[in-house]
Amino acid sequence: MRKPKTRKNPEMDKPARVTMMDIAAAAGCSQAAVSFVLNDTPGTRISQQTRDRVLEAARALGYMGTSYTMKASYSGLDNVIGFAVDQLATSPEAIVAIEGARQASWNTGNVLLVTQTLGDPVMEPKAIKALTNGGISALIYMTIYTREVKLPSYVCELNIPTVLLNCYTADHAFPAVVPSEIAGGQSSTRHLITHGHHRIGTITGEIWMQAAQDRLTGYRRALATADIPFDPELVVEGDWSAGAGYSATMQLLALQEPPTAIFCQNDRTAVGCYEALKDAGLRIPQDMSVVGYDDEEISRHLVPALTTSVLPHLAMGQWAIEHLNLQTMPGKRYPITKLECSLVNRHSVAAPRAKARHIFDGAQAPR
Amino acid sequence: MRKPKTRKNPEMDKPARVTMMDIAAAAGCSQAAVSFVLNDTPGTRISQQTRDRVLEAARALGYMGTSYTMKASYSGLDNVIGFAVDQLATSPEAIVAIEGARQASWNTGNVLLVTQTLGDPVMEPKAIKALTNGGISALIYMTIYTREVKLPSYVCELNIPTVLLNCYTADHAFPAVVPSEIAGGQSSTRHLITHGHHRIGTITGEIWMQAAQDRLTGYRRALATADIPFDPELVVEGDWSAGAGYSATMQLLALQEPPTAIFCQNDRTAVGCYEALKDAGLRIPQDMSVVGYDDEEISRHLVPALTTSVLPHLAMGQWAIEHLNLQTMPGKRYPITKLECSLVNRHSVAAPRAKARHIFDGAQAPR
DNA sequence: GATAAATGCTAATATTAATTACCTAAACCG
DNA sequence: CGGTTTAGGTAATTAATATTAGCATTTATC
Repeated sequence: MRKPKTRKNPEMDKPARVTMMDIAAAAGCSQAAVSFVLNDTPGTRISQQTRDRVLEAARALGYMGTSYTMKASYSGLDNVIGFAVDQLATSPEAIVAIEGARQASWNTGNVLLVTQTLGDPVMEPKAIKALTNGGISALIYMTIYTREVKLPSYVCELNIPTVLLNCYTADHAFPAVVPSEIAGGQSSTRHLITHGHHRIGTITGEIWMQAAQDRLTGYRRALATADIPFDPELVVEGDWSAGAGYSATMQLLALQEPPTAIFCQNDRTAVGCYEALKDAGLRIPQDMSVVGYDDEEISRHLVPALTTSVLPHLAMGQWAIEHLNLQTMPGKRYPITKLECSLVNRHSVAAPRAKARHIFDGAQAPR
Repeated sequence: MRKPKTRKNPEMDKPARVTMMDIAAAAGCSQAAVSFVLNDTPGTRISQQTRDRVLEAARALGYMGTSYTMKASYSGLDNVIGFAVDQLATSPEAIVAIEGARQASWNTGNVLLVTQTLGDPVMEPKAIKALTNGGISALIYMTIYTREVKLPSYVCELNIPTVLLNCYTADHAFPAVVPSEIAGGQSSTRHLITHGHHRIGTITGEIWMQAAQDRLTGYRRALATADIPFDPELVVEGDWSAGAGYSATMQLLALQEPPTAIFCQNDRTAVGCYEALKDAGLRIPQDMSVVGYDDEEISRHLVPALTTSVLPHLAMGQWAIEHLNLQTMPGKRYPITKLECSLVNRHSVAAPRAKARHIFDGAQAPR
């Protein structure tokens, strides 16, 4: 609409707006059919094939409706960025990521619009649609648990820059950012190793979850790097809960050669671990070092304060905004970006007691 | 669009879509002028008056653009409710209120769209505009601190049902819901009184804040109800922080007749209070009973767990949704609804020690 | 295997919106 | 005071979209 001048030179019309005619030509049907499909006009019969071809063409050509509505939508408004997350209330990470995204977008005068999907197959499309109604210029799609997602087709059809936060698709069709859990598990374990620990237990989360596997992988890598042999006895499967942390710790303490440090793969597990150690009459960190993961609120209030790793959700939110303008080329593939979980050093780690190490060393021989 | 049949019977056209012609007629200008205004077409000259008249008429008539864009937008979509809050990340209350609102709206198939305003005069209008662009059917306007707000004119002009959450306007032009802080302060204090305490200290927040004043008022009312005289010595002004809680507690302990119980007007203050009591060698609740306020995460992790009052943000969120359909009649006035802060009983309150009470009773006489 | 009914679509047409090309009255101006 | 700007529009035109009517096909139906 800016400079169409369609009248003057019929040869020059190419760069004008995309119309239903163009879509019709591309999809091999009539303008009317396009109108039916795009409006979902009730009472008309269009085959799924044609419907798909039209939507496909509309997306490919970047159809944008009448210019009025779009222009008016944007008037006096910078860009609006949509942020869809499956859960908002269950954990603070979503909030932190949103805050990071907000900060980054604020800087460029963009506004963030947030909605929850709850992974509900009925509500999610509605939520996304509500988001796109106002004409968002980009979408961030976040999940609360790190995992692979299958992006619903209506998200792909949006034809706007999209970034995945804390999740990724198998086809790598969108830029994605997740925490570097492997590196996190590795640095947590290395932290213990550099404090002189050689026998380090770990309590995992539910092992089918990506995060649990990755943290365990990091644990093994750190061990391998330090040439400490991996002992399966020292790995106890938990389920992220304090209760599991308690019994897992008891299990580790019952070992013939108990560890001198425990890497709890989340903070709640560490809470249970603290309880168990207290009940066993062991002091932290003198008798047993503990590290957690996630840097939940509670980790600061435990006594002694828990050394743990912060999930980089703030940085992930910022990253997402900053990488929005990487155009989503159809067919292009993006690597998954991983952001570091940095260790925050508090008071739950110390060198193993000389005595304990002595006993341990001595125990080696008789065996 | 559903049943326009504009052709058949020219008399029956009334319920058809609102077009630019209608707006032009209402505004007393041409369709072209309407187009210019609505599109903000550059290079055209329209007086501010005409511009206003057009916008006014467009709003009044509920102009919705070409049907393509809107129909497609709305298809398969129930109502969308906008939720504007000044801050999302600083405290968990906003999240809780959103969760309440989400639950309530989910039930009726509505979708919630959330945005942050940060009270920023530049961004707030943009954020609200982003919200309304998609055609929200109602708005919830929340502040993180309970306070009076002046609703910006663009909110009033939205002409959609609006509810204020945790804030209110002086003119009572919108339904509003806030926590009943007075009742909360009263029941906290009464809780201590029913446990046998007569000499109850309180540590306030920053006293210029509504919440601090109300909680103090509740404290005085509970005292009055129980015929306990108010002693200004027992009221120490804090600032919601743990640090202030610590020194305020010390101040209370230094009193000639120290209290047997302390009502900390928020949980963080109580954290400082716990510290101070520990340092003074006093046990909770045997030597001193403590109640907090807000039911923050930390209150559950303190030892002993803190008896405190939950802010009813979940209920407030639900209330807001449920009271959205109370039409906003121009000129109508709505009372401010207050929702109860219920006390959650944990382990920081006990009866005053017989000995302490004895000393106290004895001390009365000599005075 | 003829007939009816439904499907899938298009041509033609109606409606709506955007744009160009003026027009008019007041303000300006030497 | 006559000419020239210019703000503030309108009418007419054109582009784009929505809708109606119907036309081939295919798919039951008897």
